[in-house]
Amino acid sequence: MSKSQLTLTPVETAACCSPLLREPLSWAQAEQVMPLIKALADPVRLRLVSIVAASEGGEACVCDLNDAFDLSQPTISHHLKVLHEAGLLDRTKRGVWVYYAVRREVLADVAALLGGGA
Amino acid sequence: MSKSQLTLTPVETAACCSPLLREPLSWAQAEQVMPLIKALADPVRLRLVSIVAASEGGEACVCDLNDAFDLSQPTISHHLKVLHEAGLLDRTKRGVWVYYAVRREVLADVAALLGGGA
DNA sequence: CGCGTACATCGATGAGTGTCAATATTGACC
DNA sequence: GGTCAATATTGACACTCATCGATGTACGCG
Repeated sequence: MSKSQLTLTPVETAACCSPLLREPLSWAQAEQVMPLIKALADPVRLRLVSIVAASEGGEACVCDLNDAFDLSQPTISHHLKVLHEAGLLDRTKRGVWVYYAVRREVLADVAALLGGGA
Repeated sequence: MSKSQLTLTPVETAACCSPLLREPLSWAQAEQVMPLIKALADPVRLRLVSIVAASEGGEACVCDLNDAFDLSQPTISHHLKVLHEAGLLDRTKRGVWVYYAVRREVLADVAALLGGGA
């Protein structure tokens, strides 16, 4: 239940310019992107995404991420869960370690929706 | 005090590809964009931006915006204030009416930070 | 001046959420 | 099996925030 709830890709991204700027967003459309934008609307989570994306191989294990913040381990774990459930982060378990990777397509979709072409 | 607190334009947007995806965002950088992303992290506000942008002349008066939602007038006024103070909406008073317009450059900056090139 | 309309501000309230300490789960290793 | 390290989950608390009704301000008009 964490595959992808991104149904905005087919229509929105296909539109030539800027979806959000050309025609009024419906309530349903707005509700659909909210999990993504809300997930990014936190300094810790935004940095988590950035750190993970900029890591070697595009993935990072939780242990490394914990060290990057002055926050407790459960807090980081919670933020990663939010990002994962929003569909922004992929989760892979290797041995005792868990690696997260950024779904760049999803992030690109959000960006396209906001600023699109213009 | 509502000109532009967007100092991420000079450096970030100038970078070739995707700012957030190439190198780890600093805490200061993350804190700087947060007002913008947080402002967009609400279905009502996201739709407000969209409706305003898609309106004739790129602006809309509050009276029109009020009719577009099943919310009280103070609530809409509050959301518009948030968007305005975040720097996303311009505010112009003409007679008794107040018109809001989207600062597309600001929105484009946020989009560029997120999805950038890749 | 007085009245009505358009919009903003204030105060209160209920829902949501970021954070932590404590505890549970999972896997590696001896 | 027992123990330790890496993550996740739980429960609680403080704080933020979306929303409303009531009230305030500003402007146009007769």
